[in-house]
Amino acid sequence: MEYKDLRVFLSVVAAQNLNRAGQQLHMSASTLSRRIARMEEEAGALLFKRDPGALTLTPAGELFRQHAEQTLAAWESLRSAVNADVSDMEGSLTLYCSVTASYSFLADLLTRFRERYPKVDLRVHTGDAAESIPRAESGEADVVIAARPEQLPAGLTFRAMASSPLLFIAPRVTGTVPELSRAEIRWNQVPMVLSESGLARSRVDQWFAAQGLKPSIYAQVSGNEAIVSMVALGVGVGVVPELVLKNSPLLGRVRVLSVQPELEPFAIGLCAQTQRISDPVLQALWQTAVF
Amino acid sequence: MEYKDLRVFLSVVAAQNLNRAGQQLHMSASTLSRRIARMEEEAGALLFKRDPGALTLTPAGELFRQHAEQTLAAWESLRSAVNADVSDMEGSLTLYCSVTASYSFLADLLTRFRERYPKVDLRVHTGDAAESIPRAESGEADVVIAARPEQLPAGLTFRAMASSPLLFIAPRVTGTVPELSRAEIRWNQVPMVLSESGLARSRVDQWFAAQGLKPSIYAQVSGNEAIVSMVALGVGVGVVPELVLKNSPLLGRVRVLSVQPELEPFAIGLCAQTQRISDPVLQALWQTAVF
DNA sequence: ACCACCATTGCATATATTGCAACACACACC
DNA sequence: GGTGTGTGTTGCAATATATGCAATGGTGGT
Repeated sequence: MEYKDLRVFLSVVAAQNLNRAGQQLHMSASTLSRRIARMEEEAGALLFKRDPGALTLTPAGELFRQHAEQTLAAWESLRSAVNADVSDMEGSLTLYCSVTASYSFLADLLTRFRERYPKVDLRVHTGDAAESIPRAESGEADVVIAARPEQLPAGLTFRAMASSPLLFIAPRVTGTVPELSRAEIRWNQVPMVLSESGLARSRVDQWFAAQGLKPSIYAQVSGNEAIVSMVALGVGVGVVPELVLKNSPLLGRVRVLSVQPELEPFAIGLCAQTQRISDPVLQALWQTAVF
Repeated sequence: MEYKDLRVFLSVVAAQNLNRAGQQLHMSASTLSRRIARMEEEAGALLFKRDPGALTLTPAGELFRQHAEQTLAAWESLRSAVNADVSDMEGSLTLYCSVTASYSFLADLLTRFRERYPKVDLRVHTGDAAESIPRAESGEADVVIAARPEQLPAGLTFRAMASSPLLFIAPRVTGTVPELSRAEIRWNQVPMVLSESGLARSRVDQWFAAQGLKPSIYAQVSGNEAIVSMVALGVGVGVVPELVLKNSPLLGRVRVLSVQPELEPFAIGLCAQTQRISDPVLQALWQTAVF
């Protein structure tokens, strides 16, 4: 039994559903299923009733919930006490991330960080994902949430938190992009909507180059969210991380194309200047992200 | 942070020394060192002062100790409550193990089992290690602590708890076995003291056979402890599990020979009839051994 | 100065965890 | 009834993690 299990358990209790809980936790449902099975074996009793439609707690599960809450509270309290001298740090921390990353990671991260270090002055900036790494490099931001670039610039350190596949998306309404109706798609004939720059763009360029093709670019835009919008309008095919798609209100208006070979997934995580990691405030955030 | 870490921590606190703690826990000192390092990182503070001679708790470590004790107590309490209907089981359990295994494993196992299921009538028999598997097979014992045989008899299930190397031992006083003084030992000239039967015996027979040699047997005895005694007397070379040697009062009278190839280590664990494992009392012991 | 003991760390290996995909089941809707 | 979508579970291969061994550096004792 580990503390992460306790958090997982509480998330599942709240979500009453493995898939929803899995999305919040960035884990697959199968992982959750097996973690719960293991907890039940260790506890010696079933914790959930598998009613169709919702997971509800058994009496034993209710006791376990109390145990989990108390133990985690005690643990947080211990951490605070032990780091008392640190927990009233009064530094400031400037964090930059894309709008989309803010939906998936920021809330979680900042909530825990705020609990632990309430006096740190947090400054959060959101913007284009492509800006993340440069802002870390220049020092404009102390830390950024970003996808790991293929070549991490010297002097920067990266710590993964999750990964997200890079997907080809097309308008859900068929026919607006005629080339897609062919059995063998001629990719150099497909109008593409791509970022002007950034990791996703270079991965796409590599993908085309590997097949000896040149993409036919219909539009170059800034920001993954704009790509989803334009694809939903029917002008062409775009490439975005799954993370962006999942959070987009236009999710229903596009469909995912399965292509071969698949693009390498994004690794999402924290990135900061190596020399600054020893800074107590940054250390604190680093720890918060890991445990 | 996992619950096993908490137990490890408390053991180290009690032992004030990684090697001693490691022997009790059947783990290497390096493992303990790294586990503690990880705990300290997660807690955000050093838990032990590395004074030469003894590991002592820092103030943070003292707080952590309280947290560990409380959490483990709460966990045991939860397990008891959840298994309330089971915890006043009134069955009986007959356990057989070798004298040596009783030193290393039995105390630990029975202490925890007794805490959890105080009403179970425990009957413990100790004797020759070679008897263990037959007693499980015949049903004379519900469960045995034994080394895993090469061919586990059908109908028996084994669960590993630890492993112990199989060692060649000779009298510490050199000269009593002349052959050992030669640069290249002619093993068929070495007087051996071996078990009459059992796993250790068959492993030794295999070892000789693999080199096309026949052992020169000085004495066949029953019980590993007797082997240590006879070797200490100077009559020849014996083969015993490290576990036996570590617990022997004659440890100082013998020395370990390094031989090539090494004998395959013993896997020590619980063994019972597969069909009986569903028995609640046996289930309970099984769980106790694992977590 | 040497030896014994201790904690720590690099490295190769063994173990455990994870995600994917396939499955089995239940329910709702046509 | 069939079919479609949702659920939780499980086999399997890839990966991440933990472990033991052996070597290192440091500290006392003799």
